[in-house]
Amino acid sequence: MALYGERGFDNTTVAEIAERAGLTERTFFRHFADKREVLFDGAAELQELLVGRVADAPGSLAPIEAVAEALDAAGAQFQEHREFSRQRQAIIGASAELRERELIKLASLSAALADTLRRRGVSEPDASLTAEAGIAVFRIAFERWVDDANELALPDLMRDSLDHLRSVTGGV
Amino acid sequence: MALYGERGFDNTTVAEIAERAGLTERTFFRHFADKREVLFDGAAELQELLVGRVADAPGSLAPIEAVAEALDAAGAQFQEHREFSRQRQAIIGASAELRERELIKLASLSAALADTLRRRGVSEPDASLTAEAGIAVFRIAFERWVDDANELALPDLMRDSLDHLRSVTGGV
DNA sequence: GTCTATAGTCCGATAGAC
DNA sequence: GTCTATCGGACTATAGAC
Repeated sequence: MALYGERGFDNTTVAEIAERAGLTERTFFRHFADKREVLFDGAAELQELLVGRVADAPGSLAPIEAVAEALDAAGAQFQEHREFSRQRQAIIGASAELRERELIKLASLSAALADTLRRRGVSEPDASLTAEAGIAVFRIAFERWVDDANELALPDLMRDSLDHLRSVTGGV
Repeated sequence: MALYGERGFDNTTVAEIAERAGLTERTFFRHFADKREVLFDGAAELQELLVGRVADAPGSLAPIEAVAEALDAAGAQFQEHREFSRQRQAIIGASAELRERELIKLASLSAALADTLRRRGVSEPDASLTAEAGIAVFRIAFERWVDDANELALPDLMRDSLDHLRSVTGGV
């Protein structure tokens, strides 16, 4: 992250990363499938957290409420590492390749959520749509959280964004 | 598309594509930024269609209704090229790299829609959330359309998916 | 069109941890 | 004795500079 931050993603070579880490280029590629992947190490943990929360939510909760609860927990996690998140997001935002990688991580998250919802008995297309809605809320709230001058906490922004989504899609 | 379909995206070299097209490798890269881009040539037209429809929709329509109207028009376009869409989607689905590229095209579409909505006077975060909701509906409907054994028309699937999104997010 | 840097793969060898 | 991490060299393809 230091190197990507200093000189930009494109202008950093894997050889340089390996050198600073005291490894060889080949070892880097043993750990990370490609040059981008090193920035998305935490993705699995986030997915576990979200999926676990949705799976463990009381059966009485509506699917979107279970997802909202999970987003709240994830928001609280991120909230503790605001400066780190900002730096990381600045690096990702500056590179089209990195934005692509981020999107596919979020898509995989959405697929995992949809799967969990189906296990809770939600049928298609509702499971996928609920998951996509949840990820959209996550994305927008996260954007507001890192971009903004405002100092609202991420969990609050998650709840607010979901409320706005409800309002713009219009009622049942 | 023929080569990617025959041997897969990874096993096709740009040299082979250029040869079959009667060009040199360098000429390929003059037209397409990278090996993936050649499959996303129509993205700009789709974006124009959607943005144009939303911009021209009667001011009386709610934002989500303007988007729904645009999705309907886009659905009708695709409906005429179902077999082509199926083949293309099979190729994209088989490659992680191509899925990444598809996602960033959809994200750019979402950003363009949000921008158009803001010009209609919709404020944030509503503009972005409405756009994201529209793209989610598009994605899910498209998936159902190409995957399914069912022979529903894409515009119908678009409307149905939006109805389901409304129902899962719950009313205002 | 030519030239070149860099990403990423394949083969194999070595060495420490448990 | 198996597992896993490191390293080396040679190689191909993508993609950028000019």
